[in-house]
Amino acid sequence: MNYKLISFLPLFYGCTEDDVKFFEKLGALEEKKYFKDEYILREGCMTKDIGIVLSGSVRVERADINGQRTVLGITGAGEVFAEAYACLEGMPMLVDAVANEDSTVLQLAADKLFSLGDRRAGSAVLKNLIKISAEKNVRLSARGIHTSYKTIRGRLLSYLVSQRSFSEEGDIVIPFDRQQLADYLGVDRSALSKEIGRLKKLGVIDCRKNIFRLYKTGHFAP
Amino acid sequence: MNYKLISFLPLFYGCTEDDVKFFEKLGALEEKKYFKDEYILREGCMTKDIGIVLSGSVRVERADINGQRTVLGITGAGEVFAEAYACLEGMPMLVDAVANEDSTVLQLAADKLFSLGDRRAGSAVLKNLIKISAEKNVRLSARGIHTSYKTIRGRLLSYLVSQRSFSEEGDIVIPFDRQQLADYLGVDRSALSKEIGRLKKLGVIDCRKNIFRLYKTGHFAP
DNA sequence: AAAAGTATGTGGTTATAACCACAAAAATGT
DNA sequence: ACATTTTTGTGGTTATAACCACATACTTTT
Repeated sequence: MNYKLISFLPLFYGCTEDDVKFFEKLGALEEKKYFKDEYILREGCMTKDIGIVLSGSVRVERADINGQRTVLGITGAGEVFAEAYACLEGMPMLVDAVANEDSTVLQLAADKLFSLGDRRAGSAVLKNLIKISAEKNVRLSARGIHTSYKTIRGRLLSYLVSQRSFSEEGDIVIPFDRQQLADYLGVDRSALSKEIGRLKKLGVIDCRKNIFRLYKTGHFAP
Repeated sequence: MNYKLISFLPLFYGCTEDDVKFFEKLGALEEKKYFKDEYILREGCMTKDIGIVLSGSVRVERADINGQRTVLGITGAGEVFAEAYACLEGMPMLVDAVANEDSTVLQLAADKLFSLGDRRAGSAVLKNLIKISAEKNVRLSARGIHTSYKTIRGRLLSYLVSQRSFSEEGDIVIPFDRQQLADYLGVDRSALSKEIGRLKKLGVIDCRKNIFRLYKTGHFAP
């Protein structure tokens, strides 16, 4: 186990290598390898382990009743998945976690973390976990806000406006291709492309690939 | 300040009255009263305070670009709001928090909580906060899953199925009236009523008021 | 018990987005 | 540089939900 690497992860911010070793001694840490497309966690199952991607990436997805799978997110190296389920005893997973490529995952047993005393390393991780969870929360809320608009136009513009703040001035670089953006906004890809075309023609936005620009016309609605 | 009451709140589970007093001494706790419809927090502003409803209730809502307000949730007595924003320095609120009725709110300064050492009371609150945050996370994810269906029927059935597990056997009592359910699912109320009518006629569901029943017909889609 | 207010169901119309199919463009591998 | 695959844009058609208006049922108030 690469203690140094682990001690530099966001979740272990404030921990030394020795702290990480301490967690391992407790049996709270376990490293596992997964092959591409191998299931890590399945919908309906319980987990007490917080997943931390050490290498590769993990896809969080879900199959609907017709077997249609939709990707809810990709967890990259250094990031964390399934932490909400791990922290809630008895809460079954609502999603699947699948290795998006050959990957290494570190599992941190949430129950062990919680039953830890008031050791420094423990509360450091707790604090980090809170921030990570809060971030996910805000991200989920934001998506809910965008998808609360009933039209593709409303959703898209709501999203673009929210992203503008990050890349102040001019270009908005979004982390999605068209299909991913459509999934994120909960709309059909081709319909989204069409709407983007219309908004371009109207002079409300411009875009090339995943780089958008918003022309503030003052009003928003159609 | 009613230390006893506070020590019994979910966020302070594991804390004694003295622990609460300790937090107060640190200047981490403040109690405030708000009149009905008074703003507690506004979209765009920063907060470092976790809000805890002591009495009354707090409405979390949002105004879209046209001024149209939508309620995202009601926080009742004992519950917590704005915790995600409070834990993320520099993150502006995406929503408003408004007193839904005359209310008392306890504010816990997240920065003070985080800069606390490894005192028992501190890590108890941290642990509680993690669970609360994880719960919100799962709830937000669940909503996202339901609204990922494109049709009212899909959304409604996805929601009802997810609620079935809680009230095993027969009746599903949902915590919404029609308008609230429509908002939750992101659809128009009257369209939702219509769809419920259709599903009743098809024998897929039955309902009276907010009590639903699902007849497992094996398939789901139209 | 009547009245006022709120919630719910239903019909009809229209806007909108899903869906399908395909062409064009871009990225990727060899 | 070519072939292959993936991504993106566009047209046309259809299903669906939003929207509006109103009647009915249910609550709450007085």
